Amino acid sequence: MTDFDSATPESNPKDAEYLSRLQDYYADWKSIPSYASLCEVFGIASKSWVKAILDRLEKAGYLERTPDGMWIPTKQFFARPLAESSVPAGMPITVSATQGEHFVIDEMLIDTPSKTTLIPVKGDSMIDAGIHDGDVAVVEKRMNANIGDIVVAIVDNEFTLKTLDKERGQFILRPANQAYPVIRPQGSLEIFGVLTGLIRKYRR
Amino acid sequence: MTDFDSATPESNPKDAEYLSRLQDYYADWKSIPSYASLCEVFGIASKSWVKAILDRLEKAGYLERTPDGMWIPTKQFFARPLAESSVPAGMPITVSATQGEHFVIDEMLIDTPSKTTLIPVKGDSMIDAGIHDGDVAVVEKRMNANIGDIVVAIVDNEFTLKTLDKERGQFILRPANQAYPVIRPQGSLEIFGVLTGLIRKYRR
DNA sequence: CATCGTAAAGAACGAGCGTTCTGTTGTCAA
DNA sequence: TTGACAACAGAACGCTCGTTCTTTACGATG
Repeated sequence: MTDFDSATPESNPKDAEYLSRLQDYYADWKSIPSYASLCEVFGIASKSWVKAILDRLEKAGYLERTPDGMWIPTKQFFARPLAESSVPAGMPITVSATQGEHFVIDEMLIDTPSKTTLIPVKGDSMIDAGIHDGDVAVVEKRMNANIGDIVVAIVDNEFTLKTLDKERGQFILRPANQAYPVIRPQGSLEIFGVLTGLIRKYRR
Repeated sequence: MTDFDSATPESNPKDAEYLSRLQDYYADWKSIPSYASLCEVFGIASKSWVKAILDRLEKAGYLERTPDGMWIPTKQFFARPLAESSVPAGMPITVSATQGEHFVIDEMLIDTPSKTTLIPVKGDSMIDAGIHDGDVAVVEKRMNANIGDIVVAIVDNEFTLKTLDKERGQFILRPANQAYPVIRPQGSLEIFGVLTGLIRKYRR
C-alpha cells in the first residue's frame, strides 16, 4: 500500500553482503550469471528472492538492465570506498573507516582514455622520485610538456622516463638517481607523452 | 572430415570486424548479449552463424565460457597494441592501452573488491619504499600478514603504514625512512590490512 | 559445366531462463 | 495469543535461449 520500498541499499547489512558477493563474482567472471547460479553465490535457495535482491540493488544504483533485460553493473558497482582517515593521522579513528566517498580508480587516473597508454617502467633511474622498476606509468600522449614534468621521451630509439628541465636554454632530461647521467640531447627532443599517474602492484 | 578448423582469428578481416563490433558493444553494455541480439550487432540474420563466429573468437583467445556456458571476454579481448610507428627498435615493449574505460586498472589492482579499501597516504615515513605523501594505498583488509609485507596496522588508535618484521620473536613495524623510529608494539599488534597496490596521480 | 568450399539462412527442439504466485517460517509488537 | 511483517522457499508457466541439422547462394577451381 504505502508504496515506499523501505529496502535500504547499504544501510541493510544483508544487501551489502549480497552486493559484495556479487562484486567478487563479477571480478572473477566479468558477468552476472542467471538467477539459478546466483542462488549458489548468495547462499540462497529461491530464485524469486534473488530477483528481489537484484531489484533492490538496481534501485540503489548498483545495477542496471539492458534493453534485453540483462543485468549489468553501473559505475557505482565498481566504486571503491575511500577510507576517511589517512594513514597515519593525528586523529583517533573510529571503526567506520570504510564510510567515506567512493570512486573509481580508472576515472581518477585517466582523463582522456584515447590518449592514455600504460607503460611498464624498466630500471631505477627515477627511483628518487618514487618510481620503481616494475611500476606501471600512466602516460598521456602529447608532444609538449612543461619544465618539471616527468615525461616519456624517445632518445636513441628508446623510451626514457625522465624529468624535463632546461639548462642554458637547452632542454635536458634529468634522472632521479645520482648514478645516472643527465641526458642532454643534441638537436631536437622528441617527447612521447607526459606522466600523469603511477601504478604499483605488490606481489601477494 | 579433416578436423582442422582453418578459421583464422585476425587474419580473417570479417572476424576482425565482428570482434571490433563486439568490443564496442561490450564497452557500452559491459556484457555479451544473446545470439539473437548479436545478430543485430553483427548485421547477420543467422544465430548459428553467430555461434560459429564466437566459437572462432574463442579459439583465437578473445572469448571464454563460464562453467554455465556464458560468454565472457578474456584479457586479450581488452588488449590493444601500441601503434607500430612509435615503437622504438631494440626495445620490445608490449604496451597495452586502456581500450574500454573501466576496470583495466581496477582489475589489475583489485582481486577481491569486497575486501579492498583505498587509503590516502599521509606523511613520508615510507618514502624509501617509494610511497609518498598523497599517494593512495590499495589495501586488502585482513588480519594476518607475512614478514616483509607492507601492512596497515592500528597503533594507538591510528592507522600506520609500515613494513611488518620480526625482531627477537616480537613483531615490529619498520618505517622506510631513517628519520622515523621503529615501532615496537607492546602486547598484540592489530593489523588492518595488507598493501596490495599503490596509486599516484600527478597534477597537470 | 560440374564440383567444391565458404558464408550464411532458416527451421526445429528441448532445456533452462525469468517471472509470478503462493506457501512457510521466524520475529516482534500489541 | 494473535496479527503483521520480513525473509525467504518452492512450484508453475510461457517464452527465449543455445544447439543442431538442413538448405541455399555464390564464387573459385578444374
